[in-house]
Amino acid sequence: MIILHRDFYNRDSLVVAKELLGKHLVHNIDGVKLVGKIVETEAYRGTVDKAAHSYGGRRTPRVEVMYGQAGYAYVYLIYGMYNCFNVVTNKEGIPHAVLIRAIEPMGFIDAFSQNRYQKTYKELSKNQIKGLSNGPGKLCQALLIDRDYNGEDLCGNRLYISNGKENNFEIVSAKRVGIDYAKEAKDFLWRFYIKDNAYISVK
DNA sequence: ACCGCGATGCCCT
DNA sequence: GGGCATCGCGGTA
Repeated sequence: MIILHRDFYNRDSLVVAKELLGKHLVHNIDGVKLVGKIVETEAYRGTVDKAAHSYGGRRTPRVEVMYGQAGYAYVYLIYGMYNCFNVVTNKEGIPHAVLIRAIEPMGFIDAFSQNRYQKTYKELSKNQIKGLSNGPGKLCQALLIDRDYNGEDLCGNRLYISNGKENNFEIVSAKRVGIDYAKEAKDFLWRFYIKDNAYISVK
């Protein structure tokens, strides 16, 4: 198991978003490792991207971490109740990020289940299993990621991403989700997912 | 299957 | 004060 190093993140978010597919997102809570395979991502490309929080060079306390070094977490609250987890990419000063939109549970699936539904995995309905981590807010709930992790170094040992096992999957490119306000940028195919995976948020 | 809507709090080109 | 990189529910079909 190899933890991704800073050079991996220090590239354009379009490249990183595609290469993150199949990798393992790990939250290490005092030795208990919650693990999910990354199956869906979105690239946000900074000052020129009308859908990005950093569009037009917007630089507020919330988005500040995106202007720093690559390989840190950008976590923000959406709709007053959900968190979204992003990876900061590209060089310092270039505020790119990749939103992790869906993961497939890999380790401690009962913890996923408890965190999402306060039930054991065995007690879940089919729909609940499907809903464990197939969305950006859901996966943060499942992995216990909240805004306390904003600015967390992903090259550390609490929250990190490691190489997956398989690379023989087909990648689908699609429009990003929930950005209708972004004019022409809403049609860019900057969302990527593993074809036929059961945990994709939207097809 | 899709469609509408309310929840809820932080952010603020 | 308006809007949001979302989710779950209840309605109609």
